[in-house]
Parts: sequence; structure tokens; C-alpha cells
Amino acid sequence: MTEDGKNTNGADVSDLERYLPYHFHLVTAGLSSRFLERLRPYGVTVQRWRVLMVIMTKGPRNIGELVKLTLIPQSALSRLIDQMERDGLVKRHTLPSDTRVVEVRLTDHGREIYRQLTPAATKHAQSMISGFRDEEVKDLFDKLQRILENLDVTPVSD
Amino acid sequence: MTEDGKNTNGADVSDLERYLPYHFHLVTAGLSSRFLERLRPYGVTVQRWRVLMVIMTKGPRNIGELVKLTLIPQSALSRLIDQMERDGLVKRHTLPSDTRVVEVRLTDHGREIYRQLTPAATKHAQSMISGFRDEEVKDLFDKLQRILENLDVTPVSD
DNA sequence: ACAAGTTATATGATAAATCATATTTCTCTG
DNA sequence: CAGAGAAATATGATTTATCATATAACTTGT
Repeated sequence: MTEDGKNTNGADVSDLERYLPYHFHLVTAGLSSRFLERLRPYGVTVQRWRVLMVIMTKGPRNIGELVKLTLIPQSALSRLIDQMERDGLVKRHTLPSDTRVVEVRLTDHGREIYRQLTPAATKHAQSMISGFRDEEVKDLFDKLQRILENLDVTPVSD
Repeated sequence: MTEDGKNTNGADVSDLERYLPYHFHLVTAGLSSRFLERLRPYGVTVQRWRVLMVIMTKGPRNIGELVKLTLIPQSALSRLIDQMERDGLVKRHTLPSDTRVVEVRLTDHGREIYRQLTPAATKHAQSMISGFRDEEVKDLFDKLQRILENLDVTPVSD
């Protein structure tokens, strides 16, 4: 798996530097810990930020939709919403049309927190790609998109 | 942040589709859950796989080095090694030169498990980039590397 | 060679994630 | 329109992660 020309393709388990899932893990772990530092002063966790962001940008969503959009497992998300509701960031609203479904909406306080966090989030996202040309960022997005399709987790499509 | 031409750069918090950290989270979450399915039959978790892979490809490492290489927090890693040792995958060896340092080595059984897992890992890594040309994969690696440098978590350098 | 500071790892207490399953409501078929 | 099955969310039990701190061993300056 090293001698025959082939296998430049990110799947070489015999070499960490050529094993793509490992690199993704490093990036995401690095991102989370970095972002957590920035969020800590505001008393918000990364998971909470994700929920806030999804609802803020996509509008109110029910639990199932949030699961797909955040890839947080359903039971974890349910409890996360418990806390966020307790802390006044979101509120559950049972749909009259189907009382099983719980729509999660941001409260004013939730929106306010989101607004406060936005600069940190923007800075965070920019710092990771500092030195990238716009075209390179676009290309990276395309590749990530293709990977998501390969993994069959492409929630991003209204 | 949407009206003025700029900001194609992955930091647009007002649009999920243009917020890069979110996409990375999706990829990594997708990767883990997919890989976990493949590993479950072997009774190995993703974290355990990471440790096995790092030691297998880089040789025996001490706890601190493993922390940097896996980005698993030190206390979590310490307990992970407890379990892996209990299950006979690795063994701790105190260095005579500095008895604070614990070197972690794979056991024969650990190597055997790694060997069994390798095909699944390879398949996993390949599936995520199916449809990619070699050159595109290389480019992706380069970009990930640059991001890791920006994040200042570049453990991959002997 | 000893005190003060540092480094490596482990551990206690707590929070969060996970897996399986329960509960409630809905839908659909006969 | 009853009853079987499916869907959405919640919860109990357990495992795992996290934060802070403890412990033990080393290093350095005087």
C-alpha cells in the first residue's frame, strides 16, 4: 500500500499524514476548543451556539429537523433544548396541527445572545482560513459539499 | 454582511451555507457515526481506533504525545488508556530515564485488532472522497494543513 | 543538595453523550 | 372507525468527557 504508485487518495492507513479522517478530526477538535475559549466568557457551549445559529439562520425548527441540521443525536438534543429553555434562550411550542411535533423558537434573550456572539463567531471562522484566497475558500466549500454527499449527510437543502 | 460584495470567505454567520466551521462539524460528525457503524462489530470505539492508529503508525508514544497527536484531552486519554490496557490492547511502560513518563505500547492483541480493522478504515476513508481525482485530494490535504497551521494544532511533524 | 517551580500523569466530582426504550400522537388499512 | 404500525419526542440507565486539582518525579538556581 506504499510501494505501488497508487493511493495518494487519503485512505492510506499506514501513514497518518495520508489518512484523511484523521485530519478532519484534528481540524474539528481544534476548531471546537478554539471556539469554546471564545464562547466561554458568554457562558455558551458550542452545541448551544449551533442550535442558536441554525434557528437564527433557518428560522424555527422542530426537534427532528434540528437533529438533521446539527447532527446532534436526538436524545442529546432533547436535553440540550431542556437546558436552553431553562436558561431562557429558546422556547418549545407544540404544533396544533400535530401535537407530537415541538417547534423550537428563539426568545428575545436568545436572539440577543446570538447577536453578542456573532463577532466572535465571525472572527473564529475567518481565522481558520486566514491566508486563503476567496477562490480557494469556494473550492474548499465545494469539496466539503461533495464529501457530505458521499457521506449522505447533506442536511443543507431547504 | 450580505449586501456588500465581500465575504465569500466562509465566515458569514448570517448564512449557514457559508459558515465553514459548521460544514466541518457536519463532515466530522458524519464521519464518526459512519465509522462507528463499521467498528462496532469489532467492539472498538472511534477513540480507541485513533490511539491504535497513532501508535501503530508513529510507534510507541507517551501520554502527552498522544494528547497532541489525537487531540483527546489528557484526562480522557488517561482513562481511555486504562480501558484499552484492561482489554489487552495496549500496555503502559514507565520510562526508566524519567519515571513520570508513561510510554504506551501496543500489545500483540492490539496489533491484531488494528490489522483486522484496517480494511474497514481504508474503505471508510475512500468512501468519503469517492469521485475525487488524486489531484483534488492532494489539494484538500494542503488546505487542511493550512487550516491546522492557522489553528495552531499541527501535531503532525516528527 | 535543597527549596521552588515545572512537568507528566492520574483522579474526584460533575456534566454531557449515548443507547435503548417509553410515551404520546398520528396515519392508514380494512 | 377500530386497531396496527409508524413517527416525534422524552426519559432511565449507563458510559464517557470535562474541569479542576492532586500526586509524584524531575529540573534549576543558589
